[in-house]
Amino acid sequence: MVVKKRQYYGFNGFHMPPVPRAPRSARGRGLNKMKVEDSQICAFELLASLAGKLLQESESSASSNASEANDQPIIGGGVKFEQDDDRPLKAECLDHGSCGESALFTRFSSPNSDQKCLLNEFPHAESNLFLERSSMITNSNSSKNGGADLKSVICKSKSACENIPGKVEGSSDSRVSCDGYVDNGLSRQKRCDGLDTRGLIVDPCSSNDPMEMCMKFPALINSVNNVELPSCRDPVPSASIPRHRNGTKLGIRDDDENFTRCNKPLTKSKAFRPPQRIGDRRIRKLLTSKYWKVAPKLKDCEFSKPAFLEGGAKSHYLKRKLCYSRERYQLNTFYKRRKFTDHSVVVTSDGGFSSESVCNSPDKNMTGDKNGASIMFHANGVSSSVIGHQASFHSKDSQVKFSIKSFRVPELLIEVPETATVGSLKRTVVEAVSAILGGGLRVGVLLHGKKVRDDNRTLLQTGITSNENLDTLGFSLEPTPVQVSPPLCTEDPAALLPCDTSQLILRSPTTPIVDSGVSDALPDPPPLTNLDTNIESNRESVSSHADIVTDNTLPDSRALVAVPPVNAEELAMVPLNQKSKRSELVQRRTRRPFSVSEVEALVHAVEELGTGRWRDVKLCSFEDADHRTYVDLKDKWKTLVHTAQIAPQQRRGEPVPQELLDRVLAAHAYWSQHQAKQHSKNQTAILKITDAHAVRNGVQDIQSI
DNA sequence: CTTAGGG
DNA sequence: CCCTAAG
Repeated sequence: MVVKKRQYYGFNGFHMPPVPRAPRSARGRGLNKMKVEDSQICAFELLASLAGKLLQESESSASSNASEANDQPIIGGGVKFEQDDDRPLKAECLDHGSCGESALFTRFSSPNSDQKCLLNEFPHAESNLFLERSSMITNSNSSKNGGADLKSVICKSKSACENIPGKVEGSSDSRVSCDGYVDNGLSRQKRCDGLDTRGLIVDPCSSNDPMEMCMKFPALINSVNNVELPSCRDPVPSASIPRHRNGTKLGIRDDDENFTRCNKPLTKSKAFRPPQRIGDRRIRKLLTSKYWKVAPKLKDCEFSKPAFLEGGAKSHYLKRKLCYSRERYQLNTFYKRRKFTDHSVVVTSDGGFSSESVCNSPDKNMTGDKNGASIMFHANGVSSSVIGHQASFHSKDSQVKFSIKSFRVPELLIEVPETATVGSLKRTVVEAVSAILGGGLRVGVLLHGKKVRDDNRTLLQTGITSNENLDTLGFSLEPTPVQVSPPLCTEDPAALLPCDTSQLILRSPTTPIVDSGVSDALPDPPPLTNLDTNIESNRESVSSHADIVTDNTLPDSRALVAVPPVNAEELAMVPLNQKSKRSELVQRRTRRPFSVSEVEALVHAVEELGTGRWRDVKLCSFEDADHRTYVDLKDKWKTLVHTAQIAPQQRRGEPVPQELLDRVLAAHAYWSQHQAKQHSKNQTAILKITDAHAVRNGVQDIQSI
């Protein structure tokens, strides 16, 4: 804990290493996808040197077993990395099979940081992957400066292996180096290029571009933050979820739209829809349950905007099934992936996912199959907390500055047959990760521990600009697929804590399958199936998408990574299934009262479509409101009708304009008679209803009709 | 998967 | 909102 503090505070005093600044300006790159070559190289060099030391340390420590992690390299004087090794792994490990987690992000504070908003950008998520028998993969992240005034690179990759009886754990620490820029003192940008040796992260949407992931605030300033990811320390019980140490870099965009864009393509495609709801639900439940317990009130973040806001919502019929809900499609994605994979691969987001579900999934009986090895891939829910932001209140345009301290990535489970090749494993992992981190990331905003759902509200309206609120502001990164998942992050109190860590863990308890450095991105060598080989290869860093992007970096990264072999036995000991039970609990979705605008949209839709066609209503007016299912709409209508029938004094919640209630009654009366038999075709009917409203005698008029 | 209702 | 029976 102490260490942490040091990190936190240390940053302020941190001086950027006198590293030559990259020629390019960081700013320019910001939004563009740029490859960080120069700077990276520098970074890598640094990393390499560090890596060498680290490796030595880690190796030596590795032999000693668990506590390796204690080394905390200090870089740049002020920056330190920590590892948590000692955590109470047992329970966690047993349950989740993952343990250590610590990721550190270096934080750079600029002199001006006080007044600047700190924004962390995590272009890439890093994760540590643990592979059975050995494989620890460490990632090294290197950061670069795109040409920043200050450049510091801190990379530390450390691998620690903890052996727990009956379990195998591998922990690796990855450090991410980041470059911090100070821009005129006003803005800072930090660029982190993470090279994951492990392979994670690919954000289809982000297209590997670190910059893409960056959060952009209007007019704003990005500041570099240090993110510290102390693993395991989560105060929250939910933390029990095993985490592995990883550094995760996440890019966050505040811009919902951007997000949407990324996601949309996927969501819209019909292909993804299929998997179904059942799975969806199930997963959702599982996921939620776990996290929800901790922080029930927090929920998913939703960025989608209700179609009605946009104005015309119709004509979606064609899309229907295709578009349905994002959640769905995402899940679907997972399932699909599963099918596509040679062997079955199951990926779940969120720690809540139980291994059972995965294993037992009807699709495959992989579970007990001896031939199949299962690998658990954990990505902790990504969550972040915002710290040290300051807001200016001056004008409307005032900017609010945010500092994001940490992220957690949701837990993922991946199952693959023992016979799977390394290459396939890599692919699987990548797919799994990309499925979640890729296009499916969503960012949630938490204020006072509660999720801010209304994306349409301004920061000012939401109160995010006030200092007090800023202190309680948090962000969550969640997989889009399951709506529930988001909550995970947010739910978890830990999320708000600065210490959150993100980790991705890949572990295969039973099978010796190994990854040979799970780098698939690499020009990849033929898949290795041999364990021995694998072990050897494990040392290699796993490549991440980033790697793919920047191939040159690989060599360096490899050097950095040291992966202590894990005993096969230990690995074997970990039962995947054990986890499963815990996730039984289902958490309720957070309550999200309908806004007047939503009610209006609903009323309008029902007027046109009638009751009994909730799916159409959903598609028509709430297609983009993923959190509103047709069932929700139906229920809301039910309550609206009730509300309209009771005395205003008895109504609760945000008052619904009487005008709308009148329309509700009118539509309800109308459709009750017509049973929506004639459906929307009766434009006339609609018109009549509408007219009736206008008259204000709605119900009666309609009835008279 | 959707609907329709009860809880 | 959740859960579920029906379709």
